[in-house]
Amino acid sequence: MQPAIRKLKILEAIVDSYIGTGEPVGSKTLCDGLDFNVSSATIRNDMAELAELGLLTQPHTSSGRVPTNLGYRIYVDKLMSVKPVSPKEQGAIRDSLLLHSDAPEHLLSEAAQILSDITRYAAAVTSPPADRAYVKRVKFVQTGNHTAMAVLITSTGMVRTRLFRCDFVVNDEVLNLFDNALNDKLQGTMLVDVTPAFIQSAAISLGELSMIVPNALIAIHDAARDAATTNIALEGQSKLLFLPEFSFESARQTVDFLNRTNDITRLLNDSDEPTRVLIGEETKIPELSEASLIISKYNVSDVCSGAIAVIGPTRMNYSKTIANTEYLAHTVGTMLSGLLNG
Amino acid sequence: MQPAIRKLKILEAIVDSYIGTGEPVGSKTLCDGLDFNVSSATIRNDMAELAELGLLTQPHTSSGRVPTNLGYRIYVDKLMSVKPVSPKEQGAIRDSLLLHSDAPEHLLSEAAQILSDITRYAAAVTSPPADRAYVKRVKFVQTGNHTAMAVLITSTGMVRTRLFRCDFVVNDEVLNLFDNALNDKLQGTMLVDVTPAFIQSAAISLGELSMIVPNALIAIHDAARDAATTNIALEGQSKLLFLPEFSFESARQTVDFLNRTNDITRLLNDSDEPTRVLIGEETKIPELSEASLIISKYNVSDVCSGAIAVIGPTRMNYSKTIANTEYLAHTVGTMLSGLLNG
DNA sequence: ATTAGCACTCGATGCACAAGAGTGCTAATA
DNA sequence: TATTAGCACTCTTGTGCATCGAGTGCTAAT
Repeated sequence: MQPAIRKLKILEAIVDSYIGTGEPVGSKTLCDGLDFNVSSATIRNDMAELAELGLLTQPHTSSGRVPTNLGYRIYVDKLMSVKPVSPKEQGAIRDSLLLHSDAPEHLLSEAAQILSDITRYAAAVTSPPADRAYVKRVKFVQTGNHTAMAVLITSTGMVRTRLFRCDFVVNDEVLNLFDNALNDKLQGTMLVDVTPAFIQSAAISLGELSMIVPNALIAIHDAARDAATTNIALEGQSKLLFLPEFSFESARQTVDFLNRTNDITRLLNDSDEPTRVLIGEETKIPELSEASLIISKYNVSDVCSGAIAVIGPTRMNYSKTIANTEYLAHTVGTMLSGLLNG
Repeated sequence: MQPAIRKLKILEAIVDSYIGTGEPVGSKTLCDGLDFNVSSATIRNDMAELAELGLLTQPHTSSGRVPTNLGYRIYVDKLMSVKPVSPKEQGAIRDSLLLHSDAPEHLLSEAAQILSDITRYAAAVTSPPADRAYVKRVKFVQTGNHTAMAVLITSTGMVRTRLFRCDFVVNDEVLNLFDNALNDKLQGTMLVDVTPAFIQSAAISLGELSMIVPNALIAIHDAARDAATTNIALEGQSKLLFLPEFSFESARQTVDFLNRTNDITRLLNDSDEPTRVLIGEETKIPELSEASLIISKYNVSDVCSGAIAVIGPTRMNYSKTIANTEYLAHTVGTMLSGLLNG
């Protein structure tokens, strides 16, 4: 066998072994596990070279080798093979998702739950961004003598509701009046344009009507803001605390970062690449320097939308996790497409 | 001073000091901090007696004393004084809550957020149980060509919505027909009675109509189940990971337990006592044996409803935390009463 | 290019020892 | 009887030191 090829095989074997056991792997152990016959001395020489290239390190001088993040990178890009999710697992995933396929939000949080359960790491799913969405329809529903619900339906098929309170006794007549007047103003308006200022100007042009139910305007504004905000569903954070590969410090830093909704959302929506694998410092986030992320984008009606991601340790089962994440992204995309446009 | 009284003062001083510093407190240190003059030897004798009574222990033979959970119990029940929340803080809390006082769910999750922020521990809030609630009204709102939203309004003023999909093109006429027929069946039915079997029988009695939109019935069922389920809002779990008083093991056990929604909900709704303080094993939950809970019930319209709680270490600032929790319970109760019955 | 052999490194483990904090006990005292 | 001073005792923490063993790097032979 070519020495160059052997070195790669050795790197692969080291990563595989280390991912499995968590123990630094030495030349002798490796020698036994390989399917070609070379002595441990040869392997030592090769490992020394791989270390020189920055693909391996030693925790200390007299211990086995451990992949560096660069080593993982080569492994992920060139060496490992992603084997598809088994049909049986595929079926289980689809079934679980179908049980929650009424509203997009439920589907997404269920997806995060499933992904976390099968990978045993933490999972996150972002909702599709709504920056191109506009107001399709606004409705009002009476819910009590003094309370009503604003319903906002977006062009993307999302529905947001908000309760509000009136100072006078609500009746369908007033709500209908308001409904008609407001739809004239709002239909077709981009969600991001439904600002307090916009609401203010709408109120003025509604004249007397707007004085009756100022809270309705606030409710609409809140609903629009809510619809325009990218949500994130997070599951299984506490699983990270039980992984032996995380030190206490890394685990809590990671969990703490995951709880910063804005930051993690931004990270996931950063790029439109179908699948990204970020290893350790590649995340550019100090708190995640011991963690790896697999981020897959899902497409709704062939347009790249939200992201579905797994957060785990750098010593992660990349092959299996990538397969699972990609499968879920694909399935969620398909289901959402049906849900929103059907 | 009476020796008996002095012993209690000493216990109080030890708890205060230990809560503040986290260091076991020795006779000498304590001697300086006391406002009455006795020698360290006397204090040693008293401490020995308190230890005999099971109120203090030593981490090891030659270190200072630390309160046992029983010691904390005496401290909480007899010694400490709960000083009310300052008017300034009260104002800040009310203002934050008012910003989210549209729907009960928002109010409750905001309350959890606030409580976690001011105590710097984890906080949880359960929604009022709905076991006595019945269906007040069901409505349907068209949201798309093939989609509609079921709206369920309960006797307690809660509103739940659920999207569903129809195989034919939706129009107001069908929805209205369905609406009228279904309200006849459902109005006044207890939420807990809206079972699949009940829905089934309703479907049959609706005849042909029910065949048109079977998904609507499922949506109603889901909405009712959702309304009947006690929700819990959880905030600041990851703060527990950074507390020096928790070992890694205790912290992750605690966080893991908090993520078991059913278990933590049951614990909070276990009793109707206005304020409970559970210290360590008093929770009867092994995973929480290093943690303490402050649980205050809030009343909606003078009826005991949900609970609002703080989860922290046994070495907790009980006085301040109890004050904060009780104030939030009171305020949330008042606001919710206005929201649901007004 | 590969291998056998060997000296070397370094963490882990166990042990001894000193320092320091804090106790428990005894005997004296108010 | 309650309090106190004094002192021996205990136990943790930290340090130094020798040993062990896994695994390496290097050299010389194949």
